[in-house]
Amino acid sequence: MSDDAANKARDYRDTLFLPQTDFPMRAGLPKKEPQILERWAEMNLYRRLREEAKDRKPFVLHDGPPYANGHLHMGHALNKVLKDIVVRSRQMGGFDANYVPGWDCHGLPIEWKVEEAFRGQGRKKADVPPSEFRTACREYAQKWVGIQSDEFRRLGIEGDWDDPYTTMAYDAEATICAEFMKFAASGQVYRGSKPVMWSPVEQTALAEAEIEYHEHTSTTIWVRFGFREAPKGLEGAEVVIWTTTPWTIPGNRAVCYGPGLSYGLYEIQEVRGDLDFDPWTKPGQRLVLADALADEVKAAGFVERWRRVEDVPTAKLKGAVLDHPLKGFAGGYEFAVPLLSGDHVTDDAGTGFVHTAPSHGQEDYFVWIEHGLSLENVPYTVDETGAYTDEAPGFTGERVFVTEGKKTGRDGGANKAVVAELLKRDALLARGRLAHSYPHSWRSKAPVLYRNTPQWFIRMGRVGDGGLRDKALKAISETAFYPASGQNRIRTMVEGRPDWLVSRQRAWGVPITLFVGKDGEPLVDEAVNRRILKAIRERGADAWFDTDKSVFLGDAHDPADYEKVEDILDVWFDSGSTHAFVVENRKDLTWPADLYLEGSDQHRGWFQSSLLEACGTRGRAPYEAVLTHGFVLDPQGRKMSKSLGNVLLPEEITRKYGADILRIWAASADYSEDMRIGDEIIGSAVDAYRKLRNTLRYLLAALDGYDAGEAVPYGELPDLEAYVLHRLNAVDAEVRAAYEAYDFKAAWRALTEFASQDLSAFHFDVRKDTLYCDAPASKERRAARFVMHETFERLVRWLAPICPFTAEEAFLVRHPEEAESGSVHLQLFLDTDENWRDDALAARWSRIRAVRRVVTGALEVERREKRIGASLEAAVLVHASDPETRKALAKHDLAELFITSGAAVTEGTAPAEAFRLSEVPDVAVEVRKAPGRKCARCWKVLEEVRPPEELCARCHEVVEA
RNA sequence: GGGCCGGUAGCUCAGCCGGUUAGAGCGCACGCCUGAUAAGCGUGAGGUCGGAAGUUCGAGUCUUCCUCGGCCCA
Repeated sequence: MSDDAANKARDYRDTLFLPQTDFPMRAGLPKKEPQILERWAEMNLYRRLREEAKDRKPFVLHDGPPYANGHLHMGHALNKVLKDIVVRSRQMGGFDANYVPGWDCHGLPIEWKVEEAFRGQGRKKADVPPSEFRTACREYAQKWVGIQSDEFRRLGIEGDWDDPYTTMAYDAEATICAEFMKFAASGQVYRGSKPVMWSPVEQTALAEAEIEYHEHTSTTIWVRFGFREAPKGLEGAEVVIWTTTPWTIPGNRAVCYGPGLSYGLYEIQEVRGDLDFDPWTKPGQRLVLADALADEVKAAGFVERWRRVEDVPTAKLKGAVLDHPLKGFAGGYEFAVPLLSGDHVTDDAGTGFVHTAPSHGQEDYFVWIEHGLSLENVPYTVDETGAYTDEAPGFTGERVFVTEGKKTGRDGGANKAVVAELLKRDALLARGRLAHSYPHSWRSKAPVLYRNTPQWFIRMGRVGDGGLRDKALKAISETAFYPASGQNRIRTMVEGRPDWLVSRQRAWGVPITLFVGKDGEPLVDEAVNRRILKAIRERGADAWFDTDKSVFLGDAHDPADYEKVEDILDVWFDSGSTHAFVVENRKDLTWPADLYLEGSDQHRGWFQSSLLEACGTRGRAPYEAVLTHGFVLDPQGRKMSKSLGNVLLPEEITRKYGADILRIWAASADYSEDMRIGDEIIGSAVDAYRKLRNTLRYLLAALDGYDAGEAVPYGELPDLEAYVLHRLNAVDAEVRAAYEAYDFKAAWRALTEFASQDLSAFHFDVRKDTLYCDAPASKERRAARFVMHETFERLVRWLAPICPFTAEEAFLVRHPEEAESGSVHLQLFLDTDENWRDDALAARWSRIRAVRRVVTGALEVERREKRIGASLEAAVLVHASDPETRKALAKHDLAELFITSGAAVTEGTAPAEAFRLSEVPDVAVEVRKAPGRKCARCWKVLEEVRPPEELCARCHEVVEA
């Protein structure tokens, strides 16, 4: 038997102090996380968090309510995870960060679903009593609140899940009414009118989302408008408009021209004679048209020859007034029709002049308002069935569309009647037909129309008048935005937005609890309001609809004098009031909230509705700061959609990988932009998780049996341990600052880079020898363990907001005494001794680590050449020409740091073949085989190792002891 | 069409007030170790910084235009 064989026979493995832990390398998160959740529920972690923090300064992140409809998608998950990271990091940072989740429960999508359900039972909405319908909506919303609640909790979101808020709670509904009453009482509410998309078949207003576009063939007409008083040079000329909706002509109140277009005056010289009918155009007619469209009009009007008389500058059109083409008919069209400038007028199609009926089009309406014209002059020309009212004199009763029977959706008599009358009055230039995309109701599939209806508005005011708009703009300037660009974005929107249209003709929502007097003004009476609110608080919104108005009006008002408003509030007003019924009303929260955190679409949504609501009632924003995040996209940066088949659900990720993985994804990406997610990206999160988990595992294993008595005073620590404490101090500052600034990816980066570079690849690697081989009582080993202990306690806390499950698991393995009722989430971030900071020490160590990189590079060359395998087979000679470097290297056991069996430093000139790295110019390294024999216990190659024991002096001593 | 935002290695991100050969982590390739082992360590290959023009001695960094993508509007 050779000596080598004898060596192998002697195994010193059980004389080593190897790391040991129950913390498994493989997490099994999909199984483990639900168990941890169960434990948190059993110990009532949420309550414990509140009790623990009851004397601390509150930090209120107010939850923007998701809509209680459908399973969670990735956007929900991202949003709630970000919120949870904020809440947990603030709680651990020393605040009482109470989080109350909530849901938005009213509104159209739920109505649709419930309607659908009734239809499934063969019942039309009209046949269902309103209170039964609302009850069904309530039950539907409640069902989804429960489902989403479970789904959110599975993601590890901590909060008051036992007592969340909903916008449909009776108390919430009452507060929402009360908030609206404040607007009414302060004169900020008015009844105006506005064209809305209306389905004459279903006799209801439609939201944008209820509209689909289909091809529809419309009758088109070119109509001539004469001047009431012609501008100079335009005597006898007429302005020509083109429209696809002749029935809107009785509603015409203006004609718009494009301020940037070029117009000309055209005189017809000859009409076509080759036709078997007489064109309506006549020689001698003088028409004003956009030059770009003149040829089209010429063809449409069968004009053979005309001449362009002259330019018509828009300055000449400005302020001009036309006659209505039906002037003189039925005595109803005698009013002036102004020519208005409108940016929406283009020369793509038509004539360059746009017939403007403020009752029947959004743009028409806005142009009218922008020119400061009164809504009193805007007629209600059609009723809810699409039939002309007597505000369309001469046409009363004619319908725009057929609303019943086989021909539903076809043209009613309105177009025909109008065309006939125009023709009779010689106001038509031509007519035609056009197949084009036209809005239809997605329920009845019948065409819809724009119809002027009375609506309630909250007045914004104009910039500078001290109204709601000014208050909101001031509040915006006093709010912090993350990222800062959000401030600009919402400011632009608030500056330009129209008055807030708050009424809806719907069933499922909070009623507009107003009585309107004969003067059209809402009644403001505290006593009446108290009765209304009491009823709603007790019986919900139904109370408003179910109760006779005399009950609310009491003795002071005659019910005959008041109209009860049957509209409901825009759901944005509901959610805009959450700050009132949640943040302000709940005793466990404080107003204003410290933070609102939502997707960037909420600049127009919740951030704004909350802002306007609070500014209108309290004069300031309901939040101190606003944080926005982007949208979740697929790996190619496209939005997720069913049709693209690229939808990835949070549930799939928690099922396959675990919530901590999803949370890592959310924390490590830049939420200020849109975020991509897919297999590869999740794979990165999984890899990062594994690395970090193993670092934690190594710490737990190395700290097996660690006792606080092993601690070594700072002054007696080896330089390496002092350096690690310095790094702890630095990383602690970095991580805390990052959390504070809501920069989670910076926190994550600091944390993972520290774990992987400073710990795993450096401190652990260097200290393995000490840990495994030194006597347990040795100061170096105790120092290493002490520092690892300090490291673990910090690392696990820094990690807790991002990976609450894994942090908890590791914490409990380390602290079995907490197994009963403890939690890492009840801990605070640990204060880190400022004395640990030592910049001079850190500077020395960055030199040392640079030298170490040269050494590992040199060892790699030897490995390539097959001269060594393990680094312990080598001894290195470091040539350092810079005295500072030599100074940094002095006093250190360099072999230990390089994990070689020998190391020496010299200032002598290095031979040419010595290894160098360009980025470390003053250092060169020579590698030799370490002389001596391999210690059978610590595997160092040393000359002191001798048979038969085959141990080095240190190991001999430890084994003997 | 308008407002706002963004496009840096395969992926996720750094890159301060413009200043030497653009960095990190992960992944990948190769190697070592086998006493963190479905782990650990090391080495290496990857980028004309979306494109073009301009300002400047000098631009990933400033300006303009274009392009692609996102959100919100029209």
